[in-house]
Amino acid sequence: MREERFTLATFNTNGIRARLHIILPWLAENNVDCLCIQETKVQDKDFPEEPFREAGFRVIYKGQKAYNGVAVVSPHEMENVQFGFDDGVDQPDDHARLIRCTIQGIGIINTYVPQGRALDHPNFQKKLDWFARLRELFEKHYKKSDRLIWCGDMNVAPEPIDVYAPEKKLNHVCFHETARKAFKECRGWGFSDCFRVLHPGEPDQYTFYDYRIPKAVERKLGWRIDHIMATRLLCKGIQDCSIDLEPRKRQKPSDHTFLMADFLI
DNA sequence: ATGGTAGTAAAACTA
Repeated sequence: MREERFTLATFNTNGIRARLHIILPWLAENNVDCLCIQETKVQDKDFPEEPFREAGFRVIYKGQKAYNGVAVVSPHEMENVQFGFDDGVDQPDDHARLIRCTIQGIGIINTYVPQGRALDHPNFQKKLDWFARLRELFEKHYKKSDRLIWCGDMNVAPEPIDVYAPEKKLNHVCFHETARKAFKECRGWGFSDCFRVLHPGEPDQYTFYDYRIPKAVERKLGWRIDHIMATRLLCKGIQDCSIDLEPRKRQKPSDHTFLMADFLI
């Protein structure tokens, strides 16, 4: 019997056109079945589709001018491609933040969750609402027994261990208890955090380091806000989940990293 | 306690 594997990665590019020099070599070296991308920052008519096609990948995407934007890259056929929540209250940016598809029978949900800006800004309530809408989407379109992966930039550090100096981040939109609670209730539908399944209690494991902090990686001043969540059936077969700092080491570095997971399916 | 950098796209705005 052949051992079936599925490997997935997620990466917030902060401008996909400025990160092709990182993404394309990385794809050539890492045989992923799926790469989920956030913050492409490009409208659809300007999306750099050709470089991916020429490298042997298919790509689906939805973006906005200058902001937001999500994409999925895969060597496989992608089916059931959908954007946004389709819950009657979608705004244009919802379509540029939520992209779904099916790859090899596995449901993929790639999200760029609103950051929130400030606790007293309308965008923070939007962030909380977003997690509630996501849970409704899970309930409406999927079963807990499905092979399902929800990944992306969630803009939430789930626990104190997931951010440096957590005692100073209590009023930060990515660590405030209401944001953590909203995220927790959303993933409570039926998802496990793949990284913590394999690395429980391991400190200083971050997926994001602010550009503006000098030597942030060396000083361990980061956040674990990018996540790969999987339903029970997939989680049972998880082999590996790790953070690849490669994008931080380049000449034009990125503020986020590649987060990868490997499943037996 | 403020600002530090980066991308987009053409002056701020977001993160």
